[in-house]
Amino acid sequence: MTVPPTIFIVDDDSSVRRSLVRLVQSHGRQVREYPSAEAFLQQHDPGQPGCLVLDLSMPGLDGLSLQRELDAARISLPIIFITGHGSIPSSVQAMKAGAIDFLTKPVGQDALMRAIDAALEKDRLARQNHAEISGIEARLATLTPREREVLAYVVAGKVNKQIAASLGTVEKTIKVHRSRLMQKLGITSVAQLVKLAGRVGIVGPP
Amino acid sequence: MTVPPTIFIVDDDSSVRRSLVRLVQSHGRQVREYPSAEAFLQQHDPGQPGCLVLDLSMPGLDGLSLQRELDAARISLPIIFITGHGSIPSSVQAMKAGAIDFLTKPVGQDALMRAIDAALEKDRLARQNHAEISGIEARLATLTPREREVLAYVVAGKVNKQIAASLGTVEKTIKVHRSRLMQKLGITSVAQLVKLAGRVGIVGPP
DNA sequence: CCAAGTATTGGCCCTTAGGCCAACAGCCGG
DNA sequence: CCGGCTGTTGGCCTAAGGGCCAATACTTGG
Repeated sequence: MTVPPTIFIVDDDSSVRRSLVRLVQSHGRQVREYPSAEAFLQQHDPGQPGCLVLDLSMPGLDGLSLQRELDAARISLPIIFITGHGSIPSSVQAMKAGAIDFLTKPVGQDALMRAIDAALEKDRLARQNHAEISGIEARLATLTPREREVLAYVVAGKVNKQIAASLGTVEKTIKVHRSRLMQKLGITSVAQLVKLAGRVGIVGPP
Repeated sequence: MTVPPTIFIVDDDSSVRRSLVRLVQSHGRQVREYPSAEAFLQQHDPGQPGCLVLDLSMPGLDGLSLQRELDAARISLPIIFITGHGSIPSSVQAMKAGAIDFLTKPVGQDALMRAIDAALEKDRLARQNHAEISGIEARLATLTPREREVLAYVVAGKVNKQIAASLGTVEKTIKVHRSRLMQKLGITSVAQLVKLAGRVGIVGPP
């Protein structure tokens, strides 16, 4: 990968933080540490790949609340929870909300590193997927409204004549829109168009 | 729905079972009860829609083991765990393995019914999806090997001439295979073909 | 051994898709 | 008010898709 992922460690107990930082660093991972959820939120750059190792109970914003905040902000950083006095309901809530793991102190080194590896892999895939979607959407954004309409009908499997009738125009016009949109999207076949549209959820009218 | 879903309750404690059965029945749901994981496995019909309310700790096969068994048998019945003395690690393991919820006794009636509703909805969607896939695969099974090859190339966006070259034959032959496979699949456009192939994971050679 | 299914090919003809050039109308920001 | 973008349409021509009929060849199960 071009940018090495970073493990973000958020814990209010500085001795726990230090120990976690050392452990993770000893495995050759990039690390950043924060004494509170608020500090993390303030300094975090969503563009940075990595994962979050998060203490469940902290003064101020606690772990589950930070998870909610990140979710609301559509930041999908994978989260590994760590807790000394967690409860089953809180662990279930965390897992339902998509946490990678929920570990209890004392945290086993192997278990934590396995969870981190899984989290980083998930983040990598999510970013790869997101980059792909963004690229497609960027190209879609260059289409005119009419071209997008035609695109939807093509994806729905309509032939030019039918599309023309549905849009109240003639076949020749559809051909031109169709040709332009294919060129703008950089593709040459209907098959590619359908796959591309499927990636961003365009299905089109029946 | 044509077949009403059934709540399968598995718990070794008969008084807990009775109480769960009454609760669920009072909400108008179909119920079946089993005193052990083994009894459930033996009597369960995978075709039956519904969800599982499962006690975590039971003599013999315990809840997590049954979850593994069902997973190995590719039975994707949504599971709601119930426990009196569960641990955080067991709840995390259950959730990681796809459980809908993990409730601790005493189980709140509202919480359980909400979990059941979510589980039934998940099962409904899974069965709907599975039925769709099965239908497509049944139609794909009627294709000859050659027709499947051609299908892959068409989905990849190749034109007849290219496909003919790749398969060492002539364009006319490809046209015939192509026409026949479209007819067998009951579709009329490449767009439909690509969507259908995408549903069952056919991508084809580049 | 024969019939059926599969794979292949040819010819003929029609429909669709798509490229190239040209033209016209409406709308908008500079 | 004008240039540029968008949407529209026409003519002309080539490429690609697809239907219909016919024929050949190979394999395989009964």
